[in-house]
Amino acid sequence: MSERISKNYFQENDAIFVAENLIGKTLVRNLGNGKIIRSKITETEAYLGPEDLACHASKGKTSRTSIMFEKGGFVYVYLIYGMYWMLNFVTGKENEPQAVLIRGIESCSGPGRLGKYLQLDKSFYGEDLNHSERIWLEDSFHDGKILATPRIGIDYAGEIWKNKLWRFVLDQS
DNA sequence: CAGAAGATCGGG
DNA sequence: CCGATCTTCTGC
Repeated sequence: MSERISKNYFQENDAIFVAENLIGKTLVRNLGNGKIIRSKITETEAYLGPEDLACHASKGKTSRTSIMFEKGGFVYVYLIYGMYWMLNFVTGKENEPQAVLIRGIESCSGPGRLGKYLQLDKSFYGEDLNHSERIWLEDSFHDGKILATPRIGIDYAGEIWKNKLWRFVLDQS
């Protein structure tokens, strides 16, 4: 029996720490109708604005990015390419815009697929991970090695930012 | 206000 | 390799 991750976890750590540390932790999604998905996180990426040009918060505080300026522990979702809901968790203190993108769990790989699998939509924007009955995280562990690589799909961010090793993957070889 | 591009994926 | 599909941001 696992416990929900404490709310301080998201507020007292930055996105880079959380991205790596979330590998092996359990993502829980209660779909309703008695259906619950529980699966360990296997792939994440850190976005550390506002300097990080790959982070949406580098554009400033807008209706889309405002949740990232809140204290850690909220869900940040956004629609990309007109069809995929990307799942992120806000980290850090208030006015320190940061987020961790969840790119894969044991039962579903790929951020776009994951959003569909978890049946995410606009209503998850700003969901509170500490109290939500729909989505939360529980403590658990992994049994493997974590690889750090450049982030995917952010070539527009420039040499400095696109080369940061802020993508973390559980080595399943 | 129009146009372009996007933290992606699946099909050919 | 390209199209799907629509929100967000940028430039005129």
